[in-house]
Amino acid sequence: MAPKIVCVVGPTACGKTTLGVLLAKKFSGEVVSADSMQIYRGMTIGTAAPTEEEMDGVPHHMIAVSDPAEQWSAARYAQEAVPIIDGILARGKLPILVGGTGLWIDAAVKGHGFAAGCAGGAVRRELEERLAAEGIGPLLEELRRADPESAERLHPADEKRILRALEVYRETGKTITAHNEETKALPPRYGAVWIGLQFADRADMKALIDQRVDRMAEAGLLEEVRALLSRGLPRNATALQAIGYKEFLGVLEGTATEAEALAEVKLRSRQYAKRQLTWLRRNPAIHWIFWEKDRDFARALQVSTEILTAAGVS
RNA sequence: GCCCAGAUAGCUCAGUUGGUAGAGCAGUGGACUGAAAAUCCACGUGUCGCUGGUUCGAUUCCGGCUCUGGGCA
Repeated sequence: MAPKIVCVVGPTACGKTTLGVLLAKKFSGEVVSADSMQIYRGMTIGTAAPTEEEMDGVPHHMIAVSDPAEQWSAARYAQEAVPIIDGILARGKLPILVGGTGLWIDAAVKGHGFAAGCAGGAVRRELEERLAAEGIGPLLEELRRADPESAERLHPADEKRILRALEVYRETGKTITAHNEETKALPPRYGAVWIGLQFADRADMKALIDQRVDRMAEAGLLEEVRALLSRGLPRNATALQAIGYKEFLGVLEGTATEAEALAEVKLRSRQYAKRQLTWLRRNPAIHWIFWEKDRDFARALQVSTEILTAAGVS
């Protein structure tokens, strides 16, 4: 029987952080963040990472553990998070995964590993050069010969995944299709109880996102971006793909006003939330808690406590 | 008050030499197995400002009106 853990998921600004802490206190747990941007140091305002006060004495892992210049991936996340989760279990505590990066959570919870071999190395660089020189056509043809199923499945415009499929084949001699099939059949690493948070009415979500973005600006997001850059963060760093950061970068460079950036951040956050929901909706294991207008954490705690108890978490 | 230019999808606009219209953005849905706050896909009927006229037929041409810019007084 896979060890029991809890996953608190949902789109941005839906209260995952708060509920995670409440559950941790109630069930003697520790929070493991699954957030591709909170992983970086110096990005607390724009990623809405929990403050000491919000953590309320509950141990938090995988937040602000990396230099922003570093490149992370779902694979690396799983590699580092799994031992931490196992450590929490070994201490007799309940691991609570809290985060909005769906792929990262799945990477830790499900049994599937990513394909062996190097990712983003010499092979990838060569493929990228060919893409720039020849376009996607010949690469897609090459994939069709090696792994016809992937070539069929992938949209011709999805260059990122076409390259990855070719990379896996070149690195391992096995198709990504075969790898995925094998890995899907593996049992999950943990017996996760999924709690999902979302607003019943999307207009309420929008209002809260807008409000939160305004607060980020007031709290000094612009200064945070400036500080990141002054520490020599390269412009193409993954950290600068974060919503809020890439837009405020434009303010510093004079290509956008703060008002424009603010509007853009709100828009991107909304679109991001929608994508998160699309990802989560296909997970039938999630127990959804819907917010009516305001976020009622007392009720959410009660409902999720019932869910956890019924699932045998104690 | 006069002159000019606009008024077309939620927004910005294109277009129809007269046969009732289409892009981008937004929005909605979907995908996602080593960049995932990333990346990719699908979905477009709206009194063509109002009102007369010409016409077989007007959103398109003509007149009047309303509104919005700009200019002149």
